[in-house]
Amino acid sequence: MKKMLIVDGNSILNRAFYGVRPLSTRAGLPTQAVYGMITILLTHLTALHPDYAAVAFDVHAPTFRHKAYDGYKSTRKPMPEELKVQLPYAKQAMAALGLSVVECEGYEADDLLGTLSRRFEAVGDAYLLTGDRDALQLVSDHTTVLLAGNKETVPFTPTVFAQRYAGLSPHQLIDLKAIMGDASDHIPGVPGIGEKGALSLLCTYTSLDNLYQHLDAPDLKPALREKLRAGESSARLSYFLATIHREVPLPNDLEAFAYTGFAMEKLDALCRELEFSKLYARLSELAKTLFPASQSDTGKPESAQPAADLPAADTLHETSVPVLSLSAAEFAQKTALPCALDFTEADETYTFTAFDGKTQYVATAPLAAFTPCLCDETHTFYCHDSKPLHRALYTLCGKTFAACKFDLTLAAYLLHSDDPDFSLAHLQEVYLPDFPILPPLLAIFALQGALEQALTETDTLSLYRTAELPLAAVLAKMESHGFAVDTAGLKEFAVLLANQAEEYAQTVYAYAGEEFNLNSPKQLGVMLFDKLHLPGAKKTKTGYSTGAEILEKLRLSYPIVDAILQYRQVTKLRSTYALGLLKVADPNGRVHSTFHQTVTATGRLSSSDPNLQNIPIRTPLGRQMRKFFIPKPGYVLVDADYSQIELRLLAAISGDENMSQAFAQGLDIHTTTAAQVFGVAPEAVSFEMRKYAKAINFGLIYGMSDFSLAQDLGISRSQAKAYMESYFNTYPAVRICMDKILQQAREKGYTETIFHRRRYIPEINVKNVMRRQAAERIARNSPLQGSAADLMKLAMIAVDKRLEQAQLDAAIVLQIHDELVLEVRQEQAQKAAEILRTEMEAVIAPPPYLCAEATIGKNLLEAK
DNA sequence: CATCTCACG
DNA sequence: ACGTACGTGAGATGC
Repeated sequence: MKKMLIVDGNSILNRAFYGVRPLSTRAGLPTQAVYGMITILLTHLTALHPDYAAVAFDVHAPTFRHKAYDGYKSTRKPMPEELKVQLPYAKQAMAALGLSVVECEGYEADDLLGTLSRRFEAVGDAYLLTGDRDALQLVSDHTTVLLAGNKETVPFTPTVFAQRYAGLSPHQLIDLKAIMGDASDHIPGVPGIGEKGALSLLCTYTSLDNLYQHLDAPDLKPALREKLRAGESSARLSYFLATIHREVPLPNDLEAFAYTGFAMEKLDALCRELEFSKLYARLSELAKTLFPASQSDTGKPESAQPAADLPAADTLHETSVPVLSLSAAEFAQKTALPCALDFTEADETYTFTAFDGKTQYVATAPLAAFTPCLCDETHTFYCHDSKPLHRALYTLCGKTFAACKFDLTLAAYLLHSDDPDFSLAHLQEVYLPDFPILPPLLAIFALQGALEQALTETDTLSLYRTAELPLAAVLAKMESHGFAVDTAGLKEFAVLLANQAEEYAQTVYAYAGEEFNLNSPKQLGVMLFDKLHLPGAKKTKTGYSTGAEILEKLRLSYPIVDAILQYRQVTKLRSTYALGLLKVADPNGRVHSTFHQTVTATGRLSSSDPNLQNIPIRTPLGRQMRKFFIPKPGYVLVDADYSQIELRLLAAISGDENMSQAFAQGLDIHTTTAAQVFGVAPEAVSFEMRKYAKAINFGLIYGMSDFSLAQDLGISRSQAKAYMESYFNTYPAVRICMDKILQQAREKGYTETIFHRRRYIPEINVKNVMRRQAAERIARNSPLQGSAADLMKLAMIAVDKRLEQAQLDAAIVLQIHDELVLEVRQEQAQKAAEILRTEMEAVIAPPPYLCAEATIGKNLLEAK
């Protein structure tokens, strides 16, 4: 099947302009957009190997849309000057890369994409590269839209489209936009109908035309019918504007678009002019792999020699890797050697590609056909990101992806936890800078060796093998399992909260004397501090600060402030939790959070969609939320949390005998601390004294200053300083330990956990005092927070394993940093609770003296 | 898309 | 003179 790559030049250039850091020639000509655009094209040219390629640009003249409608894009922002000057170079660059540049007066790039793809569908598959979602209306069996986002490009096939736009066909996007409008494109739509209304109408009536033919339908609400009537002409016009025109008069000679590779002389000239010397080296290297036949020109290209110790590096440059298409069973046999593994999924059908250093194997079949090799521990697969595959397999058949022996994202995370980008392309840039851009599979193969080497050099290979790699499988199980919520209860609670919110809002308006948008901090600030002249106003960049910290001080004196805070509480509970959970619950009433393993700088997990690590607990009303987290029928929840794990680690790491003793003897650490700091017997410690000791213990973990301790306790700064001095005299090794941590951070540039997880602290030696102090707090905190995270990860792996060995009907369903929650068959609750507690405590031999407590309940509130 | 606010450990 | 605790994610507003 022939392939054609068709690029929306303006859209991609625009993405590149805003997505790449500013770059310019010595003479001051901005170049980043051209640079970025070339990079983006390289990625897709290597991945796609198109037979035909074209790039379309807008022509700056009134289009047929302007002629039809005066308001069309009339107020759209003009192109910034720095971008405008790069436009001619972008066209040159595209031509030099071998793409045909297409323009047609009176039409936008979109329309050219639509026309070219419509024509090409008769011949083969068209791939439309653009950053504009509008192009999604062109998706079909033979047209894939490669939608370029800020971070990644998502290929929209009909299947992917169906997943993202449940129930809509690509063509219906036009109908949708015709009804709801699009402010950014100045498409008016039907006034008064938004996204929700438009979707529900399309759900019933399928298209705009059909909708207007059935305007008399009895189930249409009268108000809605009126809006539609009034907005009909606007809707019809919007339909016209939103439709991509697919009959642009373009020359019909397909061979004019044949893709023949780079024009090296042109690239050379362009790269010289724009000072892209490094990029040119990459281009000429890449030309050899991509177009081995047409290597005739320009003497000797500079050769980028890959590092000698990389695995099979020379094979990666071989111009043609043999590709074998196989059945799933043959695939399993051929992949006995260690292989890089990559996969795509569409329509429940998986395409796996493996590369063993010599040959590339491809097989397409339902996932189940691949389980024999994926779940075979004797196989060795290297993956870019293994958790999704772990999860898909576990969801399908309850098995784990035992053949997964390496995960690039996890390795790269251990090497540099503060990097937000673990994409294959980025990993290649960082860890294989001298390589040409490789296709994904080859990149995986090459990166595996480079990353394993780096793990060895940084002494983190063991943490990688014992914690991160096996944890991915445990997290996948948790995600797949999900957590049951009481959807009926949540709905009821949401209504209750809505009623309360309305009451509080009315109270606020009554005190204020007028209505305003209570959700807008800006309007609220003006109301409180300008109109009502409340004291204590504090400015932020954009207005007054109306945070809880400020309002809390006014609460007792001003009833309006109390009502505002109450309003905030109930609306937060309603939208973030009650409605938020209902939105993501599956048909069985379970929510499947994603547990991210490569997000935090310290080594902790994070949770999203929904975030299950911030379920309310601190206030009585918020706590009620926990009642709706329930086990399935016949099961119970078992919950266990570590007591004071970070302080226990501090005691162990510092080796402070006094603090260690307290923990070894099972004493209450805050009371014990208070007794020693204030020089009284433990029985004589007052509530106030314990509170102070607790604040210092906590503050210590955060690297507190005397100022913040004073603020927290509402005492003077000198007073706070005195307490801290007395504290450090009680636990002298703690002070020494903290100084040592800082010293190491200054010398080496990073801190380490007990298992050698690193966190780099680049600002530890900067001149700016504020920033340096912030870096120092990070340095003090990270070993503690990170070591606790290490231990919890090991505990999760151990707990998961023991539950399985004991053949209990039990599963981990949630982790909240120092807490684990299981869902367990009721009769086995005691056994599971015992396993949970003992495995958590035994995860490391003392010291530290770990302590965990387990409880059993019918919901998350009871289980704590 | 940035900002503010607020939920958790 | 200044401005401060560590680590996250989500919803709402408004440029």
